[in-house]
Amino acid sequence: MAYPHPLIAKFERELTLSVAENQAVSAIAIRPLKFVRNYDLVRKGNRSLHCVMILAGLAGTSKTDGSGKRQTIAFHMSGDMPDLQSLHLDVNDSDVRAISDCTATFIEHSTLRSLCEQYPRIGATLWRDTLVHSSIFREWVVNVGSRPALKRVAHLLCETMKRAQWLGLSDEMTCDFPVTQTDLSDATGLSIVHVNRMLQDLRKRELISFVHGKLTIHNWSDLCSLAGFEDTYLHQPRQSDV
Amino acid sequence: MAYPHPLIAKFERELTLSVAENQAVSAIAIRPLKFVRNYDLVRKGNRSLHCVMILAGLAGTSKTDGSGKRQTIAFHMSGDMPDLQSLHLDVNDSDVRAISDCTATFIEHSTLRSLCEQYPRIGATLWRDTLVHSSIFREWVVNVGSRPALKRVAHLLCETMKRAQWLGLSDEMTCDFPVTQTDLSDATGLSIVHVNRMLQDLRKRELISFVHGKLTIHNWSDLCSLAGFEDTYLHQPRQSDV
DNA sequence: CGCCTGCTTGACCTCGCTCAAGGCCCGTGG
DNA sequence: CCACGGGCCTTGAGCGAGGTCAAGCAGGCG
Repeated sequence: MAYPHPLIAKFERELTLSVAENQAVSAIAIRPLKFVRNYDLVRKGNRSLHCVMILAGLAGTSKTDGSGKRQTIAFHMSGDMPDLQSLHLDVNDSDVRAISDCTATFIEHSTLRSLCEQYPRIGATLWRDTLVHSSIFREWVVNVGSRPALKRVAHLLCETMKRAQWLGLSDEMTCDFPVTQTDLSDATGLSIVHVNRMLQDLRKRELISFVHGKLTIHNWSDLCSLAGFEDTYLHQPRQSDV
Repeated sequence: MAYPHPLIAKFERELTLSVAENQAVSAIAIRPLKFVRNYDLVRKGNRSLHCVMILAGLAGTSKTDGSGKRQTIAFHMSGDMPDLQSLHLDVNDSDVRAISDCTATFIEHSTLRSLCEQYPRIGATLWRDTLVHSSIFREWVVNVGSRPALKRVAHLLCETMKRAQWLGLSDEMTCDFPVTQTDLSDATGLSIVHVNRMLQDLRKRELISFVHGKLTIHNWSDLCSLAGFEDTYLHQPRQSDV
């Protein structure tokens, strides 16, 4: 593989692996697979025998109601494991869909389970990972439940940038965010038309640029205060803690 | 204690404990404490050294923005552990508040951690518990993000009843739900006035009664189909699986 | 070239919010 | 005992944020 082992990279963001842990994780074979946009990596109602790990591109967890209206619940960037919960929940409660063309890999439940048993620190790190995502869901409830449209869009962009930075996927205040306005509409619970107007508003205020799936934030602190964005819920260790 | 050990009850809903596991859990002393309505059991920004377990009454996880607007993110009934995530997340990202007068107990992180280490099945069960709550958060994003007011309220009531039943806190289709309309407003992202009108609507349709914190659902299947409620996201094992 | 997808704009409408007031119940104090 | 006050629920009236509908435009691709 050209790139370093993605699981090692994931764990090393949180802790320093022992030699034994490193070996055990490295032994997990990663077969990158390509998926076209809109492909369903995980389907609601199915039972999984493996977890997905995103290696490149953007994926999203969503649910669709009877009328076809889709609500996106989370975005997943490279390094994320969108359905890690399937390790302990028998049936999938949401879909995971490739929002852009994606590269991903599947890791067997059995592999992850024995890793957790043998190396408790790794188990704790994976548990923690699901808890961080849980915290992000909580913030999304707040976002769609109580913020007006402009703040709602702004908040989503702040979160995206902060997560991309944390994962080493940003260049200063620019990162990939290959979503259409329809995707943003699904994620914010706003209509497409209104998302469009909110983005224009943010551009007019010279807070962001957003073209061809590239997001740039021109004035981080102003955007944060507009959005009411505070990053504690992302639970990213401070630099000093690492 | 008059009642059976609440942790034993919690675990036994998911699995059959071995003698050793049972002894280890039983050894954990439960000191019930009383809290008046509106008391903050957990405060955002603090670091916890213990987890809360609700023994009686209703609690809620919520976040409050600068302007004082509160968004409730979850309700917790007796047997729930609202801040189990604090076991692996250093700083609290939300408040946990007594919504009615409550009885609760605190369990030291260290106690839970050593339990998880020594008895992996217990660790897995606790992990699973956090994942089920995570799934409920996902559904709440859908609820506040994409359901119109009437469905939104109806869905919340369906969820409440189903969870109460699962926890053995219901009598047929009646259960305690000691919330004010203001609390429902915080949970649904609707105004108090509109919650009031939606409740009246549901009562007029003879789907529910809801007085003095007692909820009765008169027509379960009609309320479910009105709400678009499907219970898979609650991940309650089928009777046959138990 | 023509089509399809995604972005943009304008006009209109509605669901749910805000503001305001009144009623009921209960706890507290005179 | 009654008076008062404070939650909480209820109702009405008006308004506005955001949805819906409709149309045009631009870019990419077969």
